Formats: sequence, structure tokens, C-alpha cells
Amino acid sequence: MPSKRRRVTQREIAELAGVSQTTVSVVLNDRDGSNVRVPEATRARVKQAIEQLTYVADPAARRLAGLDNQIIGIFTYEAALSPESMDFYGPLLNGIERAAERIGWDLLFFTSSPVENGTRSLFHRKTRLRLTDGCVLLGQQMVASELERLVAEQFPFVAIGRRDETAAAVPYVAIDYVTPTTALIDQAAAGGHRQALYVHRGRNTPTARDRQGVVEAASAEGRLAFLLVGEERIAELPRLARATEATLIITEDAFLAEDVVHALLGAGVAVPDEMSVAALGEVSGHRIDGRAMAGFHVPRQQLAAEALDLLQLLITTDPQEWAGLETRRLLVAEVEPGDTIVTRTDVPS
Amino acid sequence: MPSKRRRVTQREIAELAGVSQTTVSVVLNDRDGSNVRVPEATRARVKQAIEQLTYVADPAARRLAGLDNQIIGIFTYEAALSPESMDFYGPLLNGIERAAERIGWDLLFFTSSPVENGTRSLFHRKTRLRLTDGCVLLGQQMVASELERLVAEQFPFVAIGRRDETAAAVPYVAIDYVTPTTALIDQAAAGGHRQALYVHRGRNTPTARDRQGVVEAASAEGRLAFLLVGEERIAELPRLARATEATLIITEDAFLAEDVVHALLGAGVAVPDEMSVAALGEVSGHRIDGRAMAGFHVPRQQLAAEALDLLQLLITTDPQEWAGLETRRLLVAEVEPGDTIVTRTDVPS
DNA sequence: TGTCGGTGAAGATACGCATTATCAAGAAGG
DNA sequence: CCTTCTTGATAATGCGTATCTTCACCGACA
Repeated sequence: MPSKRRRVTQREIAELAGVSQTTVSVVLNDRDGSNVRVPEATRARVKQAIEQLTYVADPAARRLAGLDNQIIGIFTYEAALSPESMDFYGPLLNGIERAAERIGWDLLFFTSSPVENGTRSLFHRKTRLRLTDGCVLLGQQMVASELERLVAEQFPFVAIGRRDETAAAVPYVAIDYVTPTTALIDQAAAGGHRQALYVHRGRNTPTARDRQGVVEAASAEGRLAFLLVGEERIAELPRLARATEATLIITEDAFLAEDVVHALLGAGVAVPDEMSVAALGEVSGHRIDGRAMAGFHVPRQQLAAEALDLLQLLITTDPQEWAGLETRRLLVAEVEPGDTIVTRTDVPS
Repeated sequence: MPSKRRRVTQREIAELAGVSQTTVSVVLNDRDGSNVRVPEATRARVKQAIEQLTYVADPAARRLAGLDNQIIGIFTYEAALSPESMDFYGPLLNGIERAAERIGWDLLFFTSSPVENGTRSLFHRKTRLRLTDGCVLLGQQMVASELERLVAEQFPFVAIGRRDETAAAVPYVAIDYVTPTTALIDQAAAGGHRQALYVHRGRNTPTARDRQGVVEAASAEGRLAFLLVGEERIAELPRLARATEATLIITEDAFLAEDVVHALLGAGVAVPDEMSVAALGEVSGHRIDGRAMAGFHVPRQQLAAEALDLLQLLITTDPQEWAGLETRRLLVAEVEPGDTIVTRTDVPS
């Protein structure tokens, strides 16, 4: 351990200015009332001493004294800054950074959180969580017990992504996939499509259930008939399409759609002329033979901004009052019509 | 301001276990010597109380008591997480994250640092710099006065990128461009090239000077004759090439090389058959008509790892001893031969 | 002249933790 | 039986800041 690195303290300033530490604190915080009073002359003298010694407050001491820190924590289940995760985290982190910059917050990334009992854990003996005024949680695999503990401890935090499964009321900001999925399906139906396939990954996440629910509802209500297919059966798609006379394949996300298109082209099916394709996820950067893929635009930066906004609300509100707050916010993904859904006039209704 | 959020303290554990706060602290830190002794029985009782109340240490209090925090600061001059800066910062941040994860450090991004007097400043009244054990500085535009202040305060920090211009000895980790530039030029000369153009951006940074210095030296020593051209004269390149009978154009970076190639192709010059091209910078992802561009691979992730390694060394070493340390490290960029430098047998030597 | 209210500032304390010094009780030794 | 260690633990203190309480002083007023 290195020797102590000493810094300028309020006490030293006090000595230089010939006043007490209390007075320095008062001047620094521009406090002035009936309780404490510092005349302009003294104030100026103290300020001069502050300048002279280039004082900077010790955040740890401020924190210990019960003040806020202007730091918020970022906890990600996976590595946040790796190239692989940048597709997903990148826009979110960018949005968070910009919002933090605007409000004047620093960001503490919990990159140290060790793996305990097989999962990454926010609560360990030396967690720096308490250094922050609040925390943003990112990632698919959050641990329910940790969320509940955060709620129980009345620690201000916001999850990004739906967290309905947890018993406790977890504040979150997430994407509404129901609205745009419904819109997309209705548009396809209006375009003459009657039979379709839905290719999914078989995940049991809230958003996956949401999307699938809309698909099933559309099927049940006769707006557009779907056959649901797991991703492991991509190779069979051409056959299934022929059997059902489907003219449209919708997939859970854009990557899946690319795989599907690959399989179709391999089987000699023209896309989108013979078979239209759409994805129920972000389609930026995904193109099919030069055409913009039909799907959604997910406002991730806005999502992040919304999360910090909600977090700020929680931080500045007394936990007693949290019950009355709207702590779950949904942002509607925007439909990208794209060029991969063609109008069909050849299908019998 | 929200009401006080109370946490479990050592005192509460002490009460539950029927011991003093001191004993709890001793147990938590596994301290045991001639000064303080706690028998196994008591120790177990305390540990049980700790488990029961799910104690987590308050980092601010630890810090105030003079311990290290396992937090390092990341200061970037520009926005670190924006899509535009990801090309440059991405690999660095990824490397930092991985190294931090390995050592058990959290990362504090100073996203709040406000703009003062036109520049972003690390030292402001409420800087959270003190919360960290050390700091990594990234970006082109560092403010010399701040670097000097960090040095003067004996604060452990490492800059990424050469910082020779500053008077004080700034610890840094940077890329050695001299070695690979020399190698690249020698290889080109060995390939029969005699006349070349060097296209630069006219910047006066250390690395720009380094590269240009090697180019000029090679020219002076007759290994390969260069004509230096500013980027604003790209349009004239075909003419200049003809006038000098150059068979090779080297640019300061890969983006510049792409512009150059564009200009050449526009003038009907075949690349690389008539004119070879290379860049003195990272060429990953840059292709010329399907060919890998000749240039360098810059080990940015390794650079980051090296930076954290050096930082750790500084943190764990008494500032008194810093003078004896090697606080400037260079990593040699690797030459990427690529396919854009062809062998010339038609040039008179 | 004694009292009262206002002014300017210092003293004391809390925050949670680590550490140093101290102390009581029992064991060992003469 | 008195002294000297050893053991087991506690009280006290410091870290830097903010805040609550106290206090001395001075002019005004009765």
C-alpha cells in the first residue's frame, strides 16, 4: 500500500483564511440563512483561499455526510464493451452517456462484480453500489432475488427491458412490441397475405411471449393465419411454405430473418417476389439483396434517456411516495415498412 | 432530497452478536495478530450475524478511512460511447473492461465533466476523481495543465497515446509507429519501388511527426525517395505521380488511403497494378477492390491491458519510488503486408 | 445600567469504517 | 502470594464534510 497522498482540505483553507472549517463549508455551499451568516468580506477572503489552494471536495466525505454523489451505477450481466455486445448495448450506452452528460452524472460500471455461485452478482461484500445515487440494470439474465433485494432496500434503480415476472414491482423501461407487431400484421393482411409462417427462437422471455401472443391472436381472429415454427426447423421452411401456401414469413428478429432468406434462396424461392419476409425486431443494417428489410426500428437511445429520466425521478422522490409513481414505461417501436413485403393479388381470400 | 435510506452497519451487527464494532471490523477483514485477537467461537458468532443481516460495506466510509476503493477513473476528452468514436475507443474500452474485470476493478466514467473555459475539465469543484485509486486518460486533446497537476499531486494515472510535449513526466502507453513504418518502407524498396508519395494530414501530433520523420529519413538516405503531399492536394495526385514517376503512395491513415484510391481510379490509374498503396495506420476493415490494404494492425486491446497494468503498478508503488519506474511503454504496431503493394521490376534503380 | 435582539462565527457532532492504544481477567512463573 | 505474560476484547480516535447548537459581542432600548 502506497503512502498516504494528502490533499487540500477545508481545514487547511480555514487556517489560511483565519476562519473555522464550518465557515469554509458554508461558503462553499453558498449557505446563508438565519442560522449561519457570513458577511461578504469574510466570504471573499475564504473564496480567495479556496482559489489559492485549488480545493476540490472529497466525494467520499460528502457521501458519508449524507449527500448525493451525482454518480449512477451501470450493471450489465454480460461484458458491456465487447465488440459482440456492441450491437445491442452500443446504442443504449450511447444514450445513457448523453443523458448523463446532460444532467451532470458520472457513470460507474460494475465491471468488477465477481461470479458467485455461477452467476454474476451485484451484491457482494465489497460492492460499490452504495457509492451511487441509483443504478441502471441491463441484460437479459437478471437475477430475480437481486431485483427483489433492491426493491426491498428501497434503492433507486431502473431495469432496461421488461421485468414483469418478478413478484416485487421492478421499475423498468422497455419496448412495446405489441403495437407495432399488430400494425405489421394488419398491413400484411391488407396487402393480400392470408397464410404466413412465424419463425421463433423458442425463448420464454416477456417480449418473446408478447410477439408470439399477437401472432396467435391474429391467427385466431382470422386476420392472418400463422403456422408457428421453431428456429431449428429452418431447413424445412420451403416445404412448410408450400404445404400451407404461405406467402409471408415473419421472424422473431432480423438475424433469424437472414437465415430464413438464405434457406429460401437455397431452395430456389424468390424473395420477396414469391415469399415476403419481415422481422419483429430492429432491422437497421439488415438488407435483403439491397432491399430494406421490413420490421421495426427500436428507439434504443430514447430508451436509455427515458431510463435515466425515470431514475432521476426515483432518486429525487422520497421512497415513501414511490407507490404513487408510474414506474413502468413502454416505448413503442416504430414500424419500418421496408421493401420485403410485396402486395399479393393472387391469393384467394 | 429523499429521506434517509438506512443500511446495515457494523454497529448493528455488533449489537446482534453481542460484541463491539471493532470486533466486527476485525472479523470482516480477517485481521488477527498480536494486537487484536478474536477466538474462533466469537468469530463464528459474528460471521453468522453478518450473514443474517446481509451486511455490505459502505465504500465511502472505507475510502474515508484511507483504504483503496478498487475503482479506476476513465476520462475521455470526447464522448466515449458514441457511434462515431467507437472505431477508435471501442477496442480500447473493450481491453480496459476485460483487464478491469480480471483485476476486480470498477470503472468510473467521468461523463459529467463540464465544459469550462471552452475545454472539458477533469478538475472541477465536485470532481469525483478522488473516489478512484487511479485514472486512465484517453483522447487527442488533453490539456497540458491538467496532466501537470496530476503529476504534481502524485495522483496515479496513465495516458493512452504519446505525451512527450508536456514538461512533466507523464506516464503513458502508446504505439510505436517508427519500427513498422521503417519496415514497411524497406519492404517496398525491396519490392523495387524507388519513387513514392507520402500523403499526410498536416497534423503536428507526436505520432504524425514520428511517421513523417521516418519517411523523410528514408528519403534522405536514398532508400526510397518521397514527395510529401498535404491531404488538400489529393486531386493533384495523379499528376504528381506522373511527374515524379512514383509507383507507390503511402498515406497517414487508411481513410486517407481510401480517398486517394478514389482519386486515382477516377483518373484512370489502376490500383495496385499501376500504383501501389499503403497506409501507416490500422487497416482492418479497409479493402481496396476486395484486396486487403497494406498497412498496420494496431494492438489496441493490448494497449489497454498494458495501460491498466502500468496503472496498477503506479497505484501499488509509493510515489516516492515512481522516479525509478519505467512509466512510458511503447507497443509496436504489426505490419499488415496486404495485397496493395505490388513488386515492380520495371523501375530503373 | 441592565436587558434584549441581532450578527458573526466557532464548537460539537454525525456519518461508517479501520486502527491504535488500552484494559481486565486469567495463566504461568518465582 | 506477588509479578509477569498472554489472551480477548473494548474505548478512543481519525478520515473530511455538513449541520445543528451554542456563544460572544455589540448596539439599541427601557
